Amino acid sequence: MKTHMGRLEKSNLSDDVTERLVEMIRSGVYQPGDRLPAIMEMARSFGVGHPTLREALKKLEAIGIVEIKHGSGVYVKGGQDVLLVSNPVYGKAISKKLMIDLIDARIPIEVKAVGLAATEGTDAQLEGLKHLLEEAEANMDNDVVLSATNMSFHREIAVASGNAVLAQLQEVLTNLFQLEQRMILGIYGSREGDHKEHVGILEALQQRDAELAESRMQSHLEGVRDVLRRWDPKQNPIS
Amino acid sequence: MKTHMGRLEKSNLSDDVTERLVEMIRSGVYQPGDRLPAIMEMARSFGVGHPTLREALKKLEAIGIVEIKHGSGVYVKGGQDVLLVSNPVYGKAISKKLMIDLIDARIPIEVKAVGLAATEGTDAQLEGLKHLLEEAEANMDNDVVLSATNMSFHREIAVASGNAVLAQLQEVLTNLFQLEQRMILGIYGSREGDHKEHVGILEALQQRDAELAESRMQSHLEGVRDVLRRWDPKQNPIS
DNA sequence: TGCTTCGACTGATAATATCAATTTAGAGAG
DNA sequence: CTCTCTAAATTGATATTATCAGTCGAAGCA
Repeated sequence: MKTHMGRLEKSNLSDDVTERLVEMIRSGVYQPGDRLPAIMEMARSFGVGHPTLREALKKLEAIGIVEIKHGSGVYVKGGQDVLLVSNPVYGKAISKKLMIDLIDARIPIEVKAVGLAATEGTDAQLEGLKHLLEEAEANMDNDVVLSATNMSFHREIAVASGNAVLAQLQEVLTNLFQLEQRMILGIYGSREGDHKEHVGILEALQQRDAELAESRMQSHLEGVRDVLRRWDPKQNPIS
Repeated sequence: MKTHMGRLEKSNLSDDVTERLVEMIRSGVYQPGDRLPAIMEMARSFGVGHPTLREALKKLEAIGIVEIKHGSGVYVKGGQDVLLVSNPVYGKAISKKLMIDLIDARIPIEVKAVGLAATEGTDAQLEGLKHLLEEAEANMDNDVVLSATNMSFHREIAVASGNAVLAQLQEVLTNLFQLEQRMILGIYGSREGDHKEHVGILEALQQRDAELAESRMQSHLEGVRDVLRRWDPKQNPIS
């Protein structure tokens, strides 16, 4: 075990630098969107070689905290107010069971969130949900926009719940396998049916009826679950 | 945009190598526990310099897929199925509302998980839960061990649910503000009361009664919520 | 047989040089 | 004056070489 000061718990220089950068971002020295000093400059000020500094940055990039742009600079991406981040490099094949597990996990979270949104959501938030549904309706033929809008609808409900943890869980779960979810729902789902259910959920929210909102969200997501169950990975493989 | 074959979607060599290594692990060329070839050897066979290879490995290390041991080698760790991680640069102060939000988010997740565990859990898994409760009972005076054991109890229930997403959500939520949760429950909670409730939950699981398990978990976590509500941040500040 | 030491293997770091991508500044034309 | 284009500066990316640091296994000794 190393006994040098500052190296007590870490086994190498690049991980030390990683930690120091994490602490600087955590403490607010750098904010999301900020550009870090140039790599050579940071290497000098940390007193390490630039390959060591690059290794540290690659670690931070791997978990989404920074973004390294060739010729431009290194930018802070993650924020101090985010509790969870989704793993950018999922290393196993995506199975049907995993997709089912995902929707099974989303159901209790989103049912809870919509019930809270019915009582806690502000009028402005409900108005925002209404705009999203209007946008969805105007883009029934545009798969990309429609899918993104529908995901925003779910996400904004969680925000309207007023529960910070639920909102962030929703954010992370929405981002997981986003393309895959879109593909499956695109093949097997019904856009109009989805939209009608979303409208029904919004109406329950507008009536401030938590039980009705929960019931409708449950039905909606169970419908999504049924769609996912119909996915044939052999016939429509992902990636 | 690069047009070289194999570089179409990636902007640099080290990220290419990262992807190739992930694919080798994903496809089973290397299994958890396997040792990868030496860094210099891999650099030669991938046709890159060794700092480039090291950058790729640092990325994989950052997300738990490999472990790099100085002087020993690089080992596959099995983190390739991690869906989400907690944010290392989270920097906001812990508030009472956040602790309440956290338990409010845990309730639907853990109620769902325990219901699934009642039907899906293996006998061996239920046996493991029983051992945990025995360990908890033997350590009622040891705050650290008791707290860790109780957290493992909750975590293993999520594992017994057979839902990979729920298990990982539980893992992450359990680890969030772990010390803080332990401190508050230590001041305001009842060890014996907690333990009795855990025993009741296990009995419901052993009876394979999903509804009873859910009901008991709900009551248990609402009790935890009540404890958290009694926390006075002014009188017992955290860190 | 168990412990210690040494050598080989492996990872870690730095320096230097060169290449690649982006940004900025200046000049020229309309 | 504004816009476009080009060149230079800045910044990131990679490779090579040399040296240092940690681990592991084998051999030797008690």
